[in-house]
Amino acid sequence: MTAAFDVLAEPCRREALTLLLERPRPVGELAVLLGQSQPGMSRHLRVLREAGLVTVRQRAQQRWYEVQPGPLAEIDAWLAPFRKVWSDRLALLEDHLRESTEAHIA
Amino acid sequence: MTAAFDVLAEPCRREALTLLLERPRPVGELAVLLGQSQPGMSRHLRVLREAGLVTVRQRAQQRWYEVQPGPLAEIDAWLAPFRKVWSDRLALLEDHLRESTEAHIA
DNA sequence: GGCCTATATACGCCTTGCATTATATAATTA
DNA sequence: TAATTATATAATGCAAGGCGTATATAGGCC
Repeated sequence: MTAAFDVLAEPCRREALTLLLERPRPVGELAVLLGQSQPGMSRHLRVLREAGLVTVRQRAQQRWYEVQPGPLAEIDAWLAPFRKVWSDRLALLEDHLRESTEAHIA
Repeated sequence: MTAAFDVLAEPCRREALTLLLERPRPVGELAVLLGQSQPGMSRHLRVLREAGLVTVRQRAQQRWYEVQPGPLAEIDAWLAPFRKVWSDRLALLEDHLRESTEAHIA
């Protein structure tokens, strides 16, 4: 699980994943869109690849990267118990608001 | 949003949050449970505090830290579009499995 | 007030990771 | 095969962040 959080700590990598969510893209395109040098982009993609978050297909000289959201499930799992807490608190807040509103109306 | 991901990149901080999910705890207890030095623990808690992920209450000399899951919602939001993709793919996989099973039975 | 406990901050060291530049590899085309 | 395009890797410099040690602050107790 450490891996996924570490990988996503980098803004560029998060943005790359978001871009790849629309459609697969070659390295050069990602580099331009993210304002990264070509080597820099390749390194970020390598990290994403090793974390299993993207896969590559070679087509002519280009390598098309495709998002692979599976490993994100680990983060989702870690997040789950907290999600319960904050939704509980939201519900509680709403209850309070409703109560105070009703009290005000009454 | 960068903040939350950055903060959670540290395993100790994630574990601290998980421990605080059970109940509020003072610094010393967290330090022992996580095998951290006291100053180290204080530093991690400071980061969590500045990210709004915990709050503190002073009681005698102890400071009791309490989890505040609100900021995690940002991560949850970033994750949302990916969650859709991976659940779609899971469903697709299940469909394939069901199909092949039925084909095998037939 | 002096001492003990709990926590926070300051400083220095060391590691990690990113950016930049240069170079290697591999496919394409002339 | 030479030249061009697309990407990956290597080497270096540098900055951020974690850890350990020492010290400061602050509350509680004698």
